[in-house]
Amino acid sequence: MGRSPCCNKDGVKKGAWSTEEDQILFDYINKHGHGSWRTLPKNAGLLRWGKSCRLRWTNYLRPDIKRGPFTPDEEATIVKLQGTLGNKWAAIASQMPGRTDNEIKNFWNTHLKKRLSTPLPLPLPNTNIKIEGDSSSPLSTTTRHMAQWESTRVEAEARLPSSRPGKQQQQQQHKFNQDYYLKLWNSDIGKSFRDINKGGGCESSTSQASSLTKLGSGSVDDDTLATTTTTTTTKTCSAAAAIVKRSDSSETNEFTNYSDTALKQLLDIPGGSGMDFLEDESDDFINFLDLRCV
DNA sequence: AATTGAAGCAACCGCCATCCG
DNA sequence: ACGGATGGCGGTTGCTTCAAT
Repeated sequence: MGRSPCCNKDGVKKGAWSTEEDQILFDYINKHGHGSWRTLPKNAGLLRWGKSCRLRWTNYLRPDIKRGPFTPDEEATIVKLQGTLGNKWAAIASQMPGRTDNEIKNFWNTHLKKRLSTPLPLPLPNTNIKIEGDSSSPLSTTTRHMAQWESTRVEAEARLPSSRPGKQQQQQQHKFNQDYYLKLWNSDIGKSFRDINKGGGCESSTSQASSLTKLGSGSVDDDTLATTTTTTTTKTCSAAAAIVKRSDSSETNEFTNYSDTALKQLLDIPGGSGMDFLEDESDDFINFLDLRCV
């Protein structure tokens, strides 16, 4: 999948990553963290640009990436956020733990954009938000307000201080305190909107994420995995993806016929915040690949 | 069985914002 | 305050896979 190696300009390799390269990168970050992406390839012994390493890590190797087809809930979230934020894939991805901006962007370009241009109904479980472009059901004033507040919420959460150390963190905290969106979001009006959301109408993907069960890579039910064989040869097909594939959720809601909890457990590769998954340095890469690839 | 075109997606490119000396 | 270095992001490319013919 992806591009094949095309050149070795300046001794730097391009194109698809080999398993060996993946392992080197994975092991290195596992031991040292990524540090400076610029110096990482040299330190790790990779003939790649730092940028390429960062991309590979964030889009594929990161253990907290959730693989497999997008669920109807996720589709709805993407459509909703794209409607309020536009093509801000990073901001959208920040609201969907386990999904990368690249993955969401691809999914939008190849599935949702196409589908939105057709009269086919979108699966919209757990949301009352109408979709822009649906001429038969124009956005109500209330809905538009909700969309505006959803946008505010996303902007505010995107500005939350990261885990950067020391002075940087203080500066971030300063910006954070002065932030317009956060002020708005933390106001009484914002609180009212949050309360409305809690009521069930417009599900926040953040709360959705926090409810997901965290599993170690070795805790996936072997029996379940054994029953999910598939003929697919793509290396990104996890056992979970195999289950989902059988019901092709992109066109139907059959996905919901499966146990939601079981699916979430299967789809959710451990991660949490930051690099806490690295604390457990068990057979890391091999287990990781075993889980991820068929 | 062979061919062809569409779909899917990993990876690259270039611009912009932020950091840091 | 300035400028180079670095990281992040969105758009695009092109290879692989798969379904249709």
